[in-house]
Amino acid sequence: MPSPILAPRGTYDLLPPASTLRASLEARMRVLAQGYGYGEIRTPIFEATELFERGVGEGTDIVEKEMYTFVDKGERRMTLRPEFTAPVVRAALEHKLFSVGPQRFFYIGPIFRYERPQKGRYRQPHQFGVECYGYAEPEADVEVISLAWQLVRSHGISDARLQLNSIGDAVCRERYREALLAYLRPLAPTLSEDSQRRLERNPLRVLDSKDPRDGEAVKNAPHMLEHLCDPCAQHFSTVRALLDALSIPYDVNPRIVRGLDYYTRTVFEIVSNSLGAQSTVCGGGRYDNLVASLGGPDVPAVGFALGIERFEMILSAGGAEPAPPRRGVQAIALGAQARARLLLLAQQLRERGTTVFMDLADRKVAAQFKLAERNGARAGVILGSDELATGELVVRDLVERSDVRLSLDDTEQIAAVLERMGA
RNA sequence: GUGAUUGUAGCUCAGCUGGUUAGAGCGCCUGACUGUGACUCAGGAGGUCGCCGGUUCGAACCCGGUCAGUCACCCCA
Repeated sequence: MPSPILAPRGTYDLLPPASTLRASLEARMRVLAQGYGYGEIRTPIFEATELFERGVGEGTDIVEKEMYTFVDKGERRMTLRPEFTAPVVRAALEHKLFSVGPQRFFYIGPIFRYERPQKGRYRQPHQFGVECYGYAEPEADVEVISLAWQLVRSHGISDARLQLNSIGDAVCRERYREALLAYLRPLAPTLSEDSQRRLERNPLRVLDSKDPRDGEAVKNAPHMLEHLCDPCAQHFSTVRALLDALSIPYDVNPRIVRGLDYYTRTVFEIVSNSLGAQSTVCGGGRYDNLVASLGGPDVPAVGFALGIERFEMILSAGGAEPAPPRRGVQAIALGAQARARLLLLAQQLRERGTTVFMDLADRKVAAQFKLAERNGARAGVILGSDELATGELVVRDLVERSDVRLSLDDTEQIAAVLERMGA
């Protein structure tokens, strides 16, 4: 007895009608990004492992324990992409796009991370994100943030907040790190085990610890914002002023740090309460050193990544989606002869863009009406021996429950009547 | 990687302190109704109780392992 094969752990099948909702969400994301002048980029789902080691950072959890890595038949180390930014930079460098000026890209697709699944966390999640290259100006930060915020707003999501912070550049962050360490080291014995471990590796992480034992130490810790160098502080205050000018509400949250090594200056998250332990639906920020660290020119960049599954979770938490409108026509044939004739009509209607559902088994009318219900059809066209004899066909409005008889050969009129019904 | 919890029909779930033929509701199929879908009635199909092993005269139920779901930690979208 062979055991049944299931979808791999942490993955899932997207079936109708959920797949339809997903497709239309993605379509709205495309329209939005294009409206900001961003062009879609599609990169391979696997890349040289080294790209992520260098791009994301060797010390990060992603690289240390979450990558799906394999050796291909040519002995190359390959990794299923755990994020999009490094591949996008790689592609832009490979095609020398940075030598022709600023670049704006958006992407939609799956990423892969080997993690234990839980609410809002999968091994093959999907992300929508944008990347803006070539502008160090704070306007670029705000452009990217407002794009993300518009996506949230346009879906009527009220339970979402924008959190903003600056983690400085290489210079002032290092200074802050020293100050933070000087403050935390004496308190080390009072910290949670996790935070004691974080202390030397990445002390900024202690700040967003969830362990109540760290609360006291974190509360009085020095803030990054007080240690920003002048250019970074200036950048941050301009970002804030521009957000205010655009009426985009935000909270400054000095505790948000991002998980990837490449961030500089502005970092932000959009959070929601309907995501369980994962509160972040969208995370992003500036990464001015990434392009250079991957061997490219000195190109500043800002971007974000948004979790599509998490976004859908927020949408469904906001209330049940309205039932989709009834659409299309159920072609109901009684007998093989009628079915053959209806096939022709179905084809003609489909050529005009009408959705036509058709049962192909020899079922009774009643059963075929049930199928029409299940398909959400707006109208039915019925053809049996009577109609074949008289050359007429019954067009039924499935909502009004009213019938009209029309000439079977007058496709124009049939189409017109169906259109009037909204089919 | 760690911990908790769950796994019986397509779906939601019953199944007494282990006892022999595993149930319900909904859904599905057929018929009552040569050809009109939300009702009614009568039938029917569908399960090796996640999988493997152990204990026992006997296991859906107890024990071990394993796979998967869910939730949390770590971390992140």
